[in-house]
Amino acid sequence: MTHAPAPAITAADKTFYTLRTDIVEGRIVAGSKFSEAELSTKYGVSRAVIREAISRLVSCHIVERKANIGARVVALTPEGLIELYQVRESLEGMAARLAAQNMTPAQIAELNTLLEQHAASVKDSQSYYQEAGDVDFHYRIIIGSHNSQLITLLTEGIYHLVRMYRVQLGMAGPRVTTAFAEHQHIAHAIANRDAELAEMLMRRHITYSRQNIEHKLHSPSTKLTLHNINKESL
Amino acid sequence: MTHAPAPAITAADKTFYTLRTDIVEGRIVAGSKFSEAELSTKYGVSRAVIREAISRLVSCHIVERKANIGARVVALTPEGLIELYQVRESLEGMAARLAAQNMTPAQIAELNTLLEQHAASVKDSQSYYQEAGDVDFHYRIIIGSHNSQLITLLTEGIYHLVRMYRVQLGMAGPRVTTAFAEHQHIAHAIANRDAELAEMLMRRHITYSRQNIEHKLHSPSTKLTLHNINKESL
DNA sequence: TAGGTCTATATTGTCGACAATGTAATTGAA
DNA sequence: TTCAATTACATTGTCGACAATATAGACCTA
Repeated sequence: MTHAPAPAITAADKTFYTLRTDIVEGRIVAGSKFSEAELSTKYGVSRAVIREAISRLVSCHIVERKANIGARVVALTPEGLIELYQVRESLEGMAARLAAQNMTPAQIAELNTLLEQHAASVKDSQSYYQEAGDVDFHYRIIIGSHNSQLITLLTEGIYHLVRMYRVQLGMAGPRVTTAFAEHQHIAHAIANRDAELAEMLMRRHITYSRQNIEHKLHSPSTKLTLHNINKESL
Repeated sequence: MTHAPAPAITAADKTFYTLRTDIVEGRIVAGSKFSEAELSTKYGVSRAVIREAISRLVSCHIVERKANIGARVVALTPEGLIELYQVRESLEGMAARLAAQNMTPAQIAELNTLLEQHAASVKDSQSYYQEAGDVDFHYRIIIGSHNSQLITLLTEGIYHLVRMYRVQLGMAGPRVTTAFAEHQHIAHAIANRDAELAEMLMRRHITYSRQNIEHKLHSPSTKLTLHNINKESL
C-alpha cells in the first residue's frame, strides 16, 4: 500500500535516475544540449541506454527532443513556472479532495503525527521546515488520494519540475511558519472528511506558494540568475 | 499558434501512432501481452523501434511494463475509469478557467462558430454530435488555456485513454442534446471572461459525463464485455 | 505423489556498427 | 565581397547479434 518508489533495476533505470537528479540539482545546466555520444562515455553505458533514459526524461517534461536534431534540458522561464503551478494547483487540489474522502484512519493519524513533529521543529529552529517537510506533507496527501493516475502524474512528473525550479532559484525563503499553519488547516479539513474545504485550502496554499516563488523570481538577483542560465542555451 | 499534432517523422513515431490507435480502437485487446519480437515482425521494423514505441506508450499510461518481464496493454476497469475522470475533471476545469482568461477574441469567435454548426447538426440528425463534435469542443478550450503543460497532459495523455474507454464500451449513448446545452453554457462563461464560472461548469459537465459512462459500465451487457476482456489478460 | 532443484527455452536488456539526416565549412560564380 | 551550391563532418535513427534474466518443464528425491 505504501507506493514504493520503484527501485532501479536495469542500467537504463539507473541512468535515468542519475540524469534526473543531476538536472534537477542543477549539475547539468538548464537549457544545455544533450549529446548522446558524450553522455554515453560520461556515464559508461551504451547509446541505447542513454536514448532510453532520455526518452523517459522527455516524458517527464524535463527534457525536450526534436527528431534528427537532438535533446536539450528544458529552460527555466517565468512563464513555465506559472504554467507548472497552475497544473499543480489543479491536481493537488483534487488530491486533497480525494484524500478527504479516501484516506484511511491510519493515514490520517500518520499525517497528524507528521505535523506534530513539524510543530516542534518550527519552534526550535526555523530552518528545518524548508524542503523535506513540505514535500513530505504534500506527498502523503497525494498518496492518500488513492488515485493512481493522480499519484503518477504528480510524483513522477510535476514534482521533479517543481523541485528543479526551487533548487535552481535557491528557495530557502521565509514562508516557513505561515505555510505550516496552512498545512494544519488542510489536515484538519481532511480529518473532518470535508472534501470541499480541503480542496479549496490546498488550492489557496499552492497559490500563495506560487506568489512567493514568483516574487523571488522578479527580485533583481534571481532574475539575473535565470537570465544567465538561458543565455547558455543557444 | 494552432498546436499542430506533430507529424510522424521517424519510424518509431509512425509505429507509436499506429500502435496507439490500434490499442485505442480495440484492435489490440486490452490487457493483452506485448511481445517485442512478435510486434517487430508484424510491423516490419526492428526491435529497437518497437521498444521506443512501447516506451512512449508507457508514458501515456496506455501500456504497463515490468523490467525483464514485458509490457502489456492496460486493463479497462471501473476503478480506472473513475480515476481517469477525476483527473480529467481537475485538469479540464483548470483549462476552462484559463481559457476564460487567455483565449483570444478570435478563438472565442471560432468556438461560437463551432457551436452554431453543432446546433444545426443536433436539430437535423441526432447522430452527429457524438464523438468528433464533443472532442472538438473540449480540444479548443484546452488549447485556449494557453498553458503548454496542461495542453500536453490532456491531448497526448488523458484524452487517448478516455477515448479508449469510450470506444471499447461502445459509447454512442444519449446525452447528445443535454451535453450540447452544457457546452453552450461553458462557451458563454468564457465569452464573458468569467473564469470562476467556466471552471465550475466544466467540472460539472465532466462529472455528468462520467456518471453517464459509469451507468453504461454497470449495465449488464457492458459489464459482461469488460469481464470478458479482462479474462484474456492472463 | 509432492516438493524442490536444475536445465532448457523464450523474452527482455545491452551493445557496437551502419544508414539517414542535419550542420557547418569550402568552393565557385556573379 | 556576397551569395549559392556542394562537399565533408557530426549527430541521430535503425539494425542485427549477444548477454542477462525470467519462465516452464524435466528430473530427482523423500
